[in-house]
Amino acid sequence: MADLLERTRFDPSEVEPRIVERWLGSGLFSPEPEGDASENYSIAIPPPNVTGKLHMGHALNGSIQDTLVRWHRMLGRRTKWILGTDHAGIATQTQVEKKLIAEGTSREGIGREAFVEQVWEWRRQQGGDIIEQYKRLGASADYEHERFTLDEAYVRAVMKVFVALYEKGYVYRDNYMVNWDPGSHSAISDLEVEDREVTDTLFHIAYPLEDGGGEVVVATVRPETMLADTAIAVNPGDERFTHLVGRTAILPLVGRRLPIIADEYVKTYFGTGCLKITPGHDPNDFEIGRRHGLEEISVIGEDGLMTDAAGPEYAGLTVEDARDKVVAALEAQGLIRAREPHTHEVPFSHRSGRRIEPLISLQWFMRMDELAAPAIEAVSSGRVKIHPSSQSRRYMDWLENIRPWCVSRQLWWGHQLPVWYRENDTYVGETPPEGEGWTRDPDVLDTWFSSALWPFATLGWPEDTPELRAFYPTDVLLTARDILFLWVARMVMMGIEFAGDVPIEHVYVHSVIQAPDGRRMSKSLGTGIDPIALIEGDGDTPAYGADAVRFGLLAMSSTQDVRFSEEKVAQGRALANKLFNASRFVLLNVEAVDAAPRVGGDGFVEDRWILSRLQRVVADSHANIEAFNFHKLALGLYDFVYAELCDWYLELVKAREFDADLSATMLHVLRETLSLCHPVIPFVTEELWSHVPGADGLLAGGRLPQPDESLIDEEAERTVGDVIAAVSAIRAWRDGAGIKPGERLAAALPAGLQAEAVARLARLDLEGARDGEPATVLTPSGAVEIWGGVDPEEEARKREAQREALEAEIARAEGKLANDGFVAKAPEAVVEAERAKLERLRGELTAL
RNA sequence: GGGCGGUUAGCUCAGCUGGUCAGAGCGCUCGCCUUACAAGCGAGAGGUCCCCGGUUCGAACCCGGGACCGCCCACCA
Repeated sequence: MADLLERTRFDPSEVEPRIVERWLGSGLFSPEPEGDASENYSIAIPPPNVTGKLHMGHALNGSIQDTLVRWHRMLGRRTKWILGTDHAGIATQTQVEKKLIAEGTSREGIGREAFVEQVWEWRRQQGGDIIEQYKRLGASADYEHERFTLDEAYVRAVMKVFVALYEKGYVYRDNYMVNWDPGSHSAISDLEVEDREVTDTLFHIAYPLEDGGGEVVVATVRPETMLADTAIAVNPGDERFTHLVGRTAILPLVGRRLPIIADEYVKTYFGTGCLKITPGHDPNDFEIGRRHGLEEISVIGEDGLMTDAAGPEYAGLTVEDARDKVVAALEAQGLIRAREPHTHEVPFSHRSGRRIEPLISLQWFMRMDELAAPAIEAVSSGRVKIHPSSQSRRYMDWLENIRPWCVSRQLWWGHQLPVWYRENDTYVGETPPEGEGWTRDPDVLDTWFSSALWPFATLGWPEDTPELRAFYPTDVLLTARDILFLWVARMVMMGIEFAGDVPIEHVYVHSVIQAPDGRRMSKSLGTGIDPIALIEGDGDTPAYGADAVRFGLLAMSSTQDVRFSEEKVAQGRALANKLFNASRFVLLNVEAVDAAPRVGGDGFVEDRWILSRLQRVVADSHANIEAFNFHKLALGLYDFVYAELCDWYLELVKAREFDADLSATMLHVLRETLSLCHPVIPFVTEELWSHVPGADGLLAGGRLPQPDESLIDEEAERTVGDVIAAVSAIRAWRDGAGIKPGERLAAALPAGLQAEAVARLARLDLEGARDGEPATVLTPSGAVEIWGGVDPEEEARKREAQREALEAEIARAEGKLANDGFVAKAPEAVVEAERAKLERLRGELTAL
């Protein structure tokens, strides 16, 4: 206790690391796999990238999850927060490649086997960082059973799923136009593509007709792809061009004969109305090409350079150089008819930042429609509930328009496809094929393929483990919008198909924290704010502590995106400090009693009041957790601690002797408050808990107060409410009158007010000499008269102003009540409240 | 081109099923070291609740239209 006397501030950097150690040593976060999922509580973390660092998105996501996890653990449920990391194919491979390039070598230079070993080494070095950062945040996850999507057992699960899907005919190989990322040398999915606005030059190029009867002018922003043109298309209803359909144009520079075809896709109002068709390098042209049986020519290779098919003039050039050269050549022949700037959305790789190159390539696909149907049903039937519900429509829309998923990636880091080829044979199996001459497909699976198995593969599937029985399906998934399709929808599909049940009961979609200026928080923009720097302090940033960061993020959180506000974090720090000092006050003054607080009519009214108010915040908190209202939860606790516990209760109580009765109440309120706040601000509450007499063990393993309506005391709330109103009114009057706060003034209080309490908090002397004219201060309980330090003229002026204000309000209320429509149609209670208000105002006017 | 969300105090945001809902934190002003906390305490100023119509006894909240700002989806050369 001695140390508490001297610590007037809560110092998170001293306390928090110490508390983390105690938690980790307790085993509380690693429950035994007993019972079933309906009685237990589990959350699977959205696995962060293994080599990543904790960013603000993780911090918010983690703070919410930990609040829920701690809450349910303190409800007494066996609670597991499944923790682990994702191998994150492209992202991780890119990092290691950068490192190799910095070392003067490359992945091709060292070969696949050595490269993969390098990535594992990288993971060994960096892989622990983010986990340590989660610990620093206070995340009460199951660190003893950390999983990784490339763990041996996890790989087996992935292989089993792939093979099963292949055997069902859902997984197949096909030639298709894919989003080729020249940066990562891999196909990436539509979902990994982001559109950026780009201003290109739209070239109008003349293609002569073969019969010499003129020319066709087409518009394109990518003249270099003309080398792969195999047709020209016009809209069949476009009368300007119907005479051309069926004729033939000659492709400049190449000389290829291009049939002129009609296709509905062509817009008459765009460009020249004539579209060059390049099935090899444009997704739309690819579709048109398939419809019309056109040849598919590839002049751009996977390395982003022009291929031999582009002709000797161009082979080997970059796309940009080829463009310049093509334009120059066309210009020389006088075939450029116009150039105009054209601003449009162009796909870029989310990962490498390079412009996507649509290419035709042989890839593995997964048909999704069969699995989508039950995933749709899961949400429409309510077995999976998405919050807020508006997000479920987006989920539905996506699933209802689902397209095949290209699951192969041309990477080395990931789950290599369990596919082997020998001449024309293909073998797909969990183990390599028998016999000689088989070569394994070098591609790996899209990272999201393995992520989709996360909730059950982490629990030991396909084995029937106690962990699966105890913790699958999980209760809640916390995520930002961006991976609703990428991850959540696929997880629901896979869960239903392979684990026999939906993987999650509730999906809560939370906000994205933007930079303070409203831009995206991102490292590349330089707008990122490091949560760990906020916790531990860094340069200009004070060490706010993990409690403050958690509180701040919860208080900021919402279902819509919000700008980061350091003030909310500061508010969290203030709360932690306030709670620390309030607890010091209690702990340094009470007798160490172990009695229950006295409840009921004969106790002090402020004791009954605080117990009643405590019940309200307990009930509200439970409701806010149920409704995923995390900002209300955090701010509700703040209000209770500040406005009710500290500003009023502790101040009221200071006048009293700290006897056994008071000690019992204070300790009870302290214990309950610490417990209730613990899921949000676990560190300061755990630290204080260790000083509470009779509080055994860790608070993290303790129990939450439960709502109990019977402890609401309306009478005490009214009485203390009147005290608060009166004291506030008197303080305001004092301040306005320029009277020093410390100066005690003689006063007379109306009957029915808790005189001593009011006198104490408002610095009044009920026995003092009453000289001269008193000032009148209006309170809901009646007029308070105060003598001394009063300027009569000033007082008269104020009184007049008050009278006018009152009369105006009375007139308003009277007008309302005189309105027949209001009296007739408004609910009885509303009318009654208006009458009561009028009554009160008239009383106040009379008192004046 | 579709779809969704937003617009409330100087800043960041709460305001549920229309009636003490005009709020919080920060910032600002004034006054206080009132023996838990100066990272504190008390008081205060500050808002045509984006605009225009409508429904209603009553609208920040519901309906229609408009203006800005975001986000998502979509194949426009």
